[in-house]
This record gives sequence, structure tokens and C-alpha cells, in this order.
Amino acid sequence: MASPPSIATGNETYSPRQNAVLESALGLLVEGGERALTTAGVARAANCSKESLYKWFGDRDGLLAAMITFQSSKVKAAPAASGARGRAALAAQLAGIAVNLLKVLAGDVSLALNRLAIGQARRGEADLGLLLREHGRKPIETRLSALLEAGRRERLLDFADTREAYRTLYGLIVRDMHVRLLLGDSLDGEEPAKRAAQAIDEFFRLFGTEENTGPARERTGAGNERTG
Amino acid sequence: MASPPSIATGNETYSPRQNAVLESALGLLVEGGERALTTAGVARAANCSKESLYKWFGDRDGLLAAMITFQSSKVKAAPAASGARGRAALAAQLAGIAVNLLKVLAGDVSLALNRLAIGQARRGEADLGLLLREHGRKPIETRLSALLEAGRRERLLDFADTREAYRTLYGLIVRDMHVRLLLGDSLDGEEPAKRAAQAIDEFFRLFGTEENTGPARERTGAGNERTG
DNA sequence: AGTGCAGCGTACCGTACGGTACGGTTCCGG
DNA sequence: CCGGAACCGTACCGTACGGTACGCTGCACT
Repeated sequence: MASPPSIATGNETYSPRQNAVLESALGLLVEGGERALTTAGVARAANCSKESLYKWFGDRDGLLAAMITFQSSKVKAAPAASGARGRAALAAQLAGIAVNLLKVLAGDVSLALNRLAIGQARRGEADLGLLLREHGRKPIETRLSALLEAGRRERLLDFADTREAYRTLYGLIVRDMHVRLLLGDSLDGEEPAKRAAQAIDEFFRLFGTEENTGPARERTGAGNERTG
Repeated sequence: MASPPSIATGNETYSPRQNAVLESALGLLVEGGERALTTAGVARAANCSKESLYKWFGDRDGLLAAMITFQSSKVKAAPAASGARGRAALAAQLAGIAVNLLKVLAGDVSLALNRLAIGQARRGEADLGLLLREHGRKPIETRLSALLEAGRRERLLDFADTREAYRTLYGLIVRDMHVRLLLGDSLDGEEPAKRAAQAIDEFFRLFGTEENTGPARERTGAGNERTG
């Protein structure tokens, strides 16, 4: 509600030329961070004029917002939930989303964009952060929450508050990886698939129903086995 | 262009006058973000001259590094582990650290500093991020890990890899709160004590030994004597 | 062909910032 | 009382960046 009129709502789409420009800008951002993302630099990298940049995106902040919405629009590949039932199927679907989440969060572009939004966020005001949360986290939360509630309807999971359960699952999957990456740390040998499987397993141990937790007591149930 | 030898290792200490200046700089950063942290602005806010800033801290980056080490040196309040034994005592100690962690992470200065370091981190290079990880996370990890291993020695906990267990505990405590805060979100009604108690409870359900997991089954009690 | 529009490239402007230099003041040791 | 060191306040410099203006080219439409 507080968004000034110039802020993008994220629903807009851009011409192919503009997409190419945004792609160049993202590359520039990934490469050199925010301070490499000058209007002159973007114009040079994209072979366009600064005047066009300002015509298309208003000002520099508009360009940044457009970069976020553009990037998030590219990731919009949501496979429809399969109708499979049962604990194994649910675990597999959860693990799939978890792997996807981990890979997205660790991606160069995502990290650069998050750094950008975080870097310019202040006390109360955080225009880009809002955009990023809306476009980046909301979809994941929606998908995971839907899956969790489906699992609850099947009596495979037992939890009271969906949002709370989702957050715990998120914590188990991501832990401190995201912030560490944002701070410049490199994830040493963290295998996304392994991490995801372990997180899902732990989540089931916490929120699985008794009759379904039983057979999984021997921690190996979740398909993927830890090698260590 | 690589870091000049002036980069702080973190062990240095500053004169009272310099501490006051750093305090002013932190206030400025908290208030207006990185772009409010100009050398002229710091000098004005601290009633010192720019020349002194450059003499004391080398350049702007040196000032930023000094701010981080200074702030971390202030938080160095580590209560010695009490010798109490048993599951309840361990849980209480873990919860205490967890609450402390949550409060620190959500603090204005911590958030501002993390935003600063993240905002200027790039692909490989992340001078400030390294400093922040070294001074901010390492101590917490050390304390928590020591506690976890003590619990394992007492046969209260069962885990193979301490670092893995620590990370899972961290994920259960913090979840996505940190990144959300960094992005400008406000934690709605997340009560640190409540969150910490729940995380510790969940952690025990995952890694507590069988004989000790039993009594905790009634998940509401969980020994939060802190009435948070 | 003529006309208008979109866009490229470049030049330009104002400002803000990092960093340096300098004069004036306070304080301390001798 | 003297000399110097530390330091404040301010002025100054060069540069870089956001934003604007302008001239030119190519294309679409009639």
C-alpha cells in the first residue's frame, strides 16, 4: 500500500529488447556487484542508450525493480503436483521442491539480487526487499504449504499451524546456508539433494503422524541414503 | 587494489575517542544505511575531522572494518557454562544461548552491519563478510557446539557430526527470520523465548537419546522457566 | 519518396563523495 | 614560556555517477 506509484507491481512484462537489456544488467550485477551497476555501464553492456533506459524504467531504482521482476519471471516453472499418494510420494515431492529451493538460493543471480536488495534496505523502508520477498519467497511458501496441507489431509503429517510448519521445514532445509552465501562464504561440499533428503527426513520425524513415523524410525526411509 | 595491509585482523583496540567515533558511525549506519555513512557525515556526527578519520582508520573500508570489530568486541559477554547436569539444565542453557542469538540477530546494529557486509560482498571477494562471520558467528558456534558435545558426553544427545548438529539447531532456531529481517521485513510477533524453547524442544526430539526423549513428549511444558 | 518514431551514441550538467591540505586551537612535556 | 603533537573545522580537488539534451541512423507506414 505504501508503494509509490512508480514502483513495479511485478505483473508487467517487457519487450524482447528490454529483456535483453535486463539480462545484461543482471550479468553486470552478478559480475561486479551493485557498484558495477551504473546506468552508463548497463547502457554500454547492452548496447543501448542511457536515454532509452530512463524511458523504459524511469530511473535507476525502476531498473533495479525491473531486474527483480524479470528474473523472478524466468524462474516461474512450477510443475503441477502429481496426484500420487502416500508418504514416499509426499517426501519425494517435498524433496524435489527443497532441492529446487537450495539451487535457486545458491544461484549467482539470486545471490546478487538478494545482496542488492539487502544492501539498500534500511530500518523501515525496503522497497526492493518487499519485491524480492513477494516474488522469490511467496511462491515457494505457497507450493510447500499446499503440499504440507495435502499431507495433513492424508493423515501423513500432523501440525497445527501451516505457516509454522513451513517455517520449520524451511529452517531444516536452508539452515544458515543462505546468509553464509550472502556474506561471501562458499558452500564447501553441501550437496543439495543430500541436504534436502535429510531435511525432509528430519521434518517427518518431527511432524509425521505416529503410524507413519513408525516405519521411518530407521532413519533410512526417505529414499536417499546418507553416505557418511 | 587488493586489501592493503591496513585491514584489521580484529584484535586491535581503539582509544576512547576512537570508540566514540565508531559509536557515532554505527548510529549513522543504523539510521540511514550505507549511503548515509559518508566520511563527512561521520566526521560531522562525531565532531571530529575527516583528517583524523583517515589517520585512525586508513580509509573508508578501514573504518567499516573497525566498526565491525568494535561492535563485536562489545557483545563479548559470554557467561561461563554452569556445571549443572541433566536434560533440563542442558535445555535451559541451550535455550539461553538461542534467545541471545535471536536477540542479537534481530538487533538494529547487527542488521545494519550485516546489510553493509552483504551489500558490498561480491562473487569471490568479501572482506567484510569474512570479518563478520569470524566475529559474529564463530563465537556462537563455539559455544553451542561445546554445549552439544557436553550433552553427548552425558548421553543426553546422540549425533555423529557436531557441525552438522549445530547447523540443524541453528536452522531450527533462526529459520528464515534473519534473511527476512535483512530484507526489511518485520518479525510480526515472534517471541524470542518462545521460539527458542520450541527450537530446543524440536532439537531434542531429533537428537535426544531415546530414554531422554520420552519425558519431553508433552511438548508444551518443555521447561521454559523464563516465562517469555 | 516522405514522414515520424524508436533508439543509439555521445556530450553535457550538477552533485556528492572519497581523500588531501591547511590554518587555528588545545594540551602536554620540558 | 616554548615547541610540538594531536586534533578540529573547513576549504579544496578530482572523479564518478545519475539524469538530461541533442544529433544521427534505420525502420515502418502511407
